[in-house]
Amino acid sequence: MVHILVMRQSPGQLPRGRPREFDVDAAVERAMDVFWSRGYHGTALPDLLRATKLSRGSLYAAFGDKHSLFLRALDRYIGDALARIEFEFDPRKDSIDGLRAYLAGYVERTSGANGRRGCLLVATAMELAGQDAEVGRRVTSFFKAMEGRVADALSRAKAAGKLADGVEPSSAARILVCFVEGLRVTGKTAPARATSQATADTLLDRFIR
Amino acid sequence: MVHILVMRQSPGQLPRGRPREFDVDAAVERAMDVFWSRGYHGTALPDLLRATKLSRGSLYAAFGDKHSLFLRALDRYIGDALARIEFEFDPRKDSIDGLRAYLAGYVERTSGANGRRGCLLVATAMELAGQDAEVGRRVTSFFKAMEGRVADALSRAKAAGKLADGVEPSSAARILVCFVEGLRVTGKTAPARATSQATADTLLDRFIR
DNA sequence: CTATTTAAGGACCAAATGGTCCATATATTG
DNA sequence: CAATATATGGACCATTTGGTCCTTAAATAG
Repeated sequence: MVHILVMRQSPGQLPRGRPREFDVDAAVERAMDVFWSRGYHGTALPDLLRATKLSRGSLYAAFGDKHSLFLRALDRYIGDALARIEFEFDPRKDSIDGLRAYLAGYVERTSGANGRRGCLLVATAMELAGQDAEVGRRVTSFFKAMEGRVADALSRAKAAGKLADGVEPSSAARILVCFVEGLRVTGKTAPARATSQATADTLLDRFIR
Repeated sequence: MVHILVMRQSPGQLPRGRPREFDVDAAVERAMDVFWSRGYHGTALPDLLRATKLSRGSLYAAFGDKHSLFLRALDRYIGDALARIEFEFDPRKDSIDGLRAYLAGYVERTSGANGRRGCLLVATAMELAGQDAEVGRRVTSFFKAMEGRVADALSRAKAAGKLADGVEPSSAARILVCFVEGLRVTGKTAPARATSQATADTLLDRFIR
């Protein structure tokens, strides 16, 4: 198991020799889709080769091994999720609107066929976080980051007098994070969107004034 | 792939021939532990043989194949969980006490080392529920049963005038189920018990008078 | 154009996978 | 005790696993 350090040349300085023909990011995205629907152990090399349209040689040269490719896919998934959160909780927007958008997004992603598709992060947390330190660190830091953003939004809401009496941003944030991750789990049974949306609304209404 | 129908003789009527030397239920329990910590795809036959102390022949004769054994293990896990819920929500006990016990149990099982151990049902839901119909049915029916029990307890609490204004048992039950399943996910990061307990308390306090 | 450097793709590999089968041991019934 | 029925455990198997390597193709720099 040899790990190859791929250090891309500084921009402007082209690498010598034949340049790579495929788009690395696109390959990572394809791989992410496969891991997403089959899990880490459930994904075999041929699955990845088919999805990325790469040969074994190219895949191993570019990514090292299955585990490294998985980590890249996971990082991409996490990056996308964090970017979305960053957008939803943009401090220039109303914090309650942000919370509503955040919950609505989860409702959308965890109901019907979307729900059945599941979540790479949650699936990975359950499958590997306990045994794989590199995965464990990513999972921990993701939840921490998410909780932080939610807590920030709640703090702003509180400062604006929009929270119900006695609601503390930090513990309410933990509740909301647990709730949305729970949606990802129960979402595997493909619940109706209207039901999930009503449930989320009911929860949020307990926290806002 | 041959499925063998194992129909135990009615008690008193012993089966002919050499009786089984190992305890089937104990073997299922051992297998459950392995699937619990490694997942379905992550568990190899030798892992199961080691844990159950059976030879391949005995294991296949008794259980058919890996998948059938997994289903038995999952059914046992679900049975244990339902029995616990049945106990906690015993209608002869105070419904609020029942809800507190229910949440406290999840807090206990999802914090520290227990949390890192994870949950066979949630892991299975994420790994297989979408692809494996037999698993999917079990997952769906489990969540439905749990939600029902929680809703019943909330209904009794409401009838006793113990719920906060405007709290509807059915949607509050969905919230609590999502919350505890979310705890199972975030529990993979081994959070401190005190924190999780405080979070659960905060949530419940929003629903009771 | 030439030399260099790298990508590409497939042949190849050892190990592990889930699963079958058979010879043997042994507890039961009559 | 004899006959029967079944558990046991290991040998065995085809397939698949993740991973390596080598030949060939091709784009670059000089």
